[in-house]
Amino acid sequence: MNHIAADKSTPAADPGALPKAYEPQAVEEKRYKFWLAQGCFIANPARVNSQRPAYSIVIPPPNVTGVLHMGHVLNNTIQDILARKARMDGKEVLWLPGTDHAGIATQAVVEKTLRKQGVIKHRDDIGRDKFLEHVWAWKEKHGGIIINQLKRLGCSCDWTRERFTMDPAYSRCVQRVFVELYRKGLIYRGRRIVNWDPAARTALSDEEVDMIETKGHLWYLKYPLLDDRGQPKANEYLAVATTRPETMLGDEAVAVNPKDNRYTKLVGRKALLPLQNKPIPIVADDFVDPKFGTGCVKVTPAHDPNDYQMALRHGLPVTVVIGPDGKMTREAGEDFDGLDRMEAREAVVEELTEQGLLLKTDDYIHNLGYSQRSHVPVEPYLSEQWFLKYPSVNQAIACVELGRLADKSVSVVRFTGAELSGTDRAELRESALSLAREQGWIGKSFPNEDTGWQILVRRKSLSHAFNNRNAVVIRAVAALPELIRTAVLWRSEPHQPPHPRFKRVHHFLGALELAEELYCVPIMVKELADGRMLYDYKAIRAAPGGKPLVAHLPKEKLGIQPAPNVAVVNVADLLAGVNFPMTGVICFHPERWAKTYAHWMTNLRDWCISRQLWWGHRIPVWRRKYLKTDLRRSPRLAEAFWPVDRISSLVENAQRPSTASAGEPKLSEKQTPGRPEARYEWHVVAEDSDSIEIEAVTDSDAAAEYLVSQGFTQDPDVLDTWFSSWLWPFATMGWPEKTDTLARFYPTSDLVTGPDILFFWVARMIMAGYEFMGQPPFRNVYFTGIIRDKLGRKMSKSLGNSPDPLELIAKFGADALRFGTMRSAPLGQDVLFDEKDVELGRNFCNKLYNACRFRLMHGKTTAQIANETLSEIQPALLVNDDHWILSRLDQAIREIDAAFAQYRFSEVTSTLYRFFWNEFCDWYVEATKAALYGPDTARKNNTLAVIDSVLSRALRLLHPFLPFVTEELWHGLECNLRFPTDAGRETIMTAPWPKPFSQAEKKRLGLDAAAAQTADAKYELVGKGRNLRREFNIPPSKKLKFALKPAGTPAQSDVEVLRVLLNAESVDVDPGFAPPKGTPMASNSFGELYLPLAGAIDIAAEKARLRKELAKAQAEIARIQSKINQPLFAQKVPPHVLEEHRRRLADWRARETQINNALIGLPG
RNA sequence: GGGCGCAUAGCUCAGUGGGAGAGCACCUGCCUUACAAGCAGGGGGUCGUAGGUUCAAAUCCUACUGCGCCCACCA
Repeated sequence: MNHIAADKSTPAADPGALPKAYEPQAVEEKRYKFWLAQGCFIANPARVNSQRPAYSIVIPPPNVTGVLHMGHVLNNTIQDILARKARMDGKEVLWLPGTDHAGIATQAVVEKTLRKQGVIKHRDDIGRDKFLEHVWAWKEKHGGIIINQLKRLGCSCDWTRERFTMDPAYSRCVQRVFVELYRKGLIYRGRRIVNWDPAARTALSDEEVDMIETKGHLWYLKYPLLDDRGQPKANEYLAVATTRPETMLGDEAVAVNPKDNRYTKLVGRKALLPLQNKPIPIVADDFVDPKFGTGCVKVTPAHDPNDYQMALRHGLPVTVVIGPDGKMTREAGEDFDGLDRMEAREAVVEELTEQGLLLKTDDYIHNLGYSQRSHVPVEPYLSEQWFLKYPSVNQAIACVELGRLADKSVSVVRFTGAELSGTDRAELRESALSLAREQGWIGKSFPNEDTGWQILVRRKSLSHAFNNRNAVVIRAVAALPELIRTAVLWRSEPHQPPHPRFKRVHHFLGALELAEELYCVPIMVKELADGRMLYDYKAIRAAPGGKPLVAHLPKEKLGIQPAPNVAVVNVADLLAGVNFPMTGVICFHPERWAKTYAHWMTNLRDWCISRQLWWGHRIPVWRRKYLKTDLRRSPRLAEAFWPVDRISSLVENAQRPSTASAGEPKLSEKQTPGRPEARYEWHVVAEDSDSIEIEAVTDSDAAAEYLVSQGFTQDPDVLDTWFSSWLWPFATMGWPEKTDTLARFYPTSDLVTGPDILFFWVARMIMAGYEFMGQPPFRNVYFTGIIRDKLGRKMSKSLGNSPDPLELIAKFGADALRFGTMRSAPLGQDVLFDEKDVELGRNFCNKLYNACRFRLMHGKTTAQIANETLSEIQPALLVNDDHWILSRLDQAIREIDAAFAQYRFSEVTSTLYRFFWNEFCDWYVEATKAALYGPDTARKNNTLAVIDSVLSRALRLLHPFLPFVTEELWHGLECNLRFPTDAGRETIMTAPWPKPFSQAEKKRLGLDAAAAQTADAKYELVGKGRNLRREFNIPPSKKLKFALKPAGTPAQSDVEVLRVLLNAESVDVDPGFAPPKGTPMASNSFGELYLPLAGAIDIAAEKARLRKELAKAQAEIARIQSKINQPLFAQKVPPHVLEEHRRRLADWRARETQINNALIGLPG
């Protein structure tokens, strides 16, 4: 089709010259270049302040050195669909692309390559700077690959704004954020047991560890008991069980449960640690579960997080026996020093066996942590690391909880306000109490429909409400049972502070209309330990902003449905109306991920953010140790740099050495001499009798330089990659400057990502968004499924089941890949990928192409037809086939809009597929051949106008999914010439999204149900007629004459259409047709269609066929009849259902009669 | 141990209270002048099991079975 638009001077060239099949390769490249040249993807700064609504997405940045896989295809196709749809909706769209430096992954790849090339054995061989040069070179070489692949897929990102997480500006954001959180005391350094990856030799966060069920053993070891003189006692020992015998070399105690009678008398005595021959104490600790193993636990403080905690509790020493490389240390004893931990395990077991200290070995299955990156078992490792206490947690929890409610509605409870008497609060209170007493509400439970819970009301519940609250709150008592019944649950949280009686607190939301004013009623319900739900009226409380949450709401703001008795209000509207901080609503799609999110968010542990790597953002902290004698001797040394009073007081008051810990560090701010803008902050992190250690932090390069010049050294560690990724939505838009881009495009509209990085990325972005922007970073999060192969296995390199998307594009075209993927990716489900899907996409593109080719065969389009208003169509000339397709189009647009609103892309594609292929091509286009090959020119032109209208809309509806072929055909059909400048003239990308027909348009075009039904019946009869032909084995080549005995009076066009669709020589209409006996017949509400056969009729066959049909009709009749005959059916069923059943019954009965008549007509 | 999800045609999945659907696969016949990457016709399902609610259940409730995912410090 590229031939069509290639040369504008010869539009609509001879279609016969077009290739018979769509050839995507040339078109895709040409069209992508065209879009780039036109600047179609650019979020135009000139338009930044225009009136268009903004729409924005930030790409989940792929690994800079990665290559495109099917997960990317799914993810980015969805984003592109959203972006293209938003442009067609008239929005100003920013889709911001970029890449991630991906610390561990990239470093590992480069290190491995260098090792392979023989350049190094280990990265230490060339040193940090040299190694980083290699990584940057690698990045320059491979960094563009995935970006180009995204372009091949058709992604409409604003490439002028491409970002990389190690861009200088981005790095400054990371530093600034670090400093800010450090200053707030949220970032701290601590000595802890962390997850250690011995292969990559770095710490990992908890999220980077995969727990994998692993077969292992449980070894039971004998630790001899020592008597009070320190001598081992014969035959007296403690048995301990362990999965990791090699760690026993670092044991410092044996722990038992203090309530375990078997061992209590031993507490305080000592045991002999075998192999090390070291006496270790026996301690009592609640952690020990007496029922597991032997009830005795060996305590290895340096290599187990629980043991470390026990060591802290009991003041035990810490002996490190496994080093950072996963090999045993000198402390492990000379027999084991230098052995790998796994070798050491065998050696220890062997040695213990020899000494008769191994009691037994059981097979044991347990969960073992593996590094997500290097796939080796992680080692709990005691080390000094940086940690972050997550910021803005409560807001981050609340906004998503609210999001869960956004689609929900709550019924409005209506009261007049006259239920209670009284003019002041005291009187109202009395009235409310006596009403409650009279009604017997106190001490009673009421059901809540949203949760099914029974909620208990007590007198105290009520009186809570009466203190310091306004009269509305008291009046609301009159509505109590109704409010409890209708309120919806929106949030649950643990009771604060923890209380043994109360488990959780549940927040409900009700809506109350009182004296014709609408109120939002938050209700708090406490869940007691025994499971009872206690209504606590104190709940009507002030909102977080201090504003009363119960407030008057203007009704017109709210989407209240005009039902006479039960009004329903959308919860999001309700909350918005009371100034609840709803700026923060995030909706998850599918919604259920909100639960997973909430669970994780309420069980947060501090994030280990330091990594012992070289590729990444260096931690902006510098340290230097000062000898106190030096400082005393040379006050100038201190004075030059530190405020003299502060330092001298530190030196004089010999404080106890202290280490930094969580909490506000006492920071002092200082300017760099001569550079007042270059600031740093410092504090004392460690002090002993001889020296103090100073730690300084800054995000200023100048200050950093100065610190180095003063003998400070920078922390060698880098930050976790996700510590830069979590800033992505605003760091890419110019933060911390107040840029136009931020003002216009933050918060972003949609985020599209996989649920596997919900914790890594999404949750952290939400917290960062609140902390640094005061707003969450996006409104909607769409979670894709995981792409699997057609057997349901995850795609992986080792299985070889991961197809190369670029090969698929080369074979089938990018549009085909997009369409096929989207069609098989339902919301919230994993995608079982099959190349067949792409093939289907290719076939669909071809169908689209050929339908347009068919159109062009019938002459070129003219400027006045196919415009947006359908004014080219003359309603008087429309036949019911035209009405039918226009109705189907209208219906399709409505379905597509609804599916888009719910992010159900697979439904959009199946609707498009059904509409275009089954409805438009299979029925309508075939039916138009009657008119197009007919003699009536006016009708022919009108038919072409309908085709053009439908095609121009179908192309636009398809464009988000099939950008290339639709753009090509848009120009090929010259749709562009008929659309205004900047709205479809240059490109389909900016053409307006088709709207369903208005009532006025429908009326003008004569689109009513009757016309469409006539066409439906006609097509159904065609199907039956074709079936007759098959049943009687009449080859399609044989032209047949059908006879039609119509039920009504069909139009001439209907008869022509019947003839064309039946591939008949003629269809003779004869209301009084008397068929020869045994003439095969098919019938429905359109009429009776006869297939008069000239030759011999197989009467037996026709009889059998009719009997089969009759049986079916009778079965249906019996079924409907039995339903209607149910005694209660007519009473209880809604009228329209009853009507429907009666109509169906009548239809089937008519069919029964027709068939019976035909059977009677048969001889024999 | 806790949480979430899934079970409908041979396969992959739509279908949230009222006549069991789509695509692929399969069978039959067609190179009919847009398209064989196509056209036409057809076969195929007691909707995982057992109860319950309802006039009415694939759909709502309960239990069970099987599969999948996530979280969790029992050595």
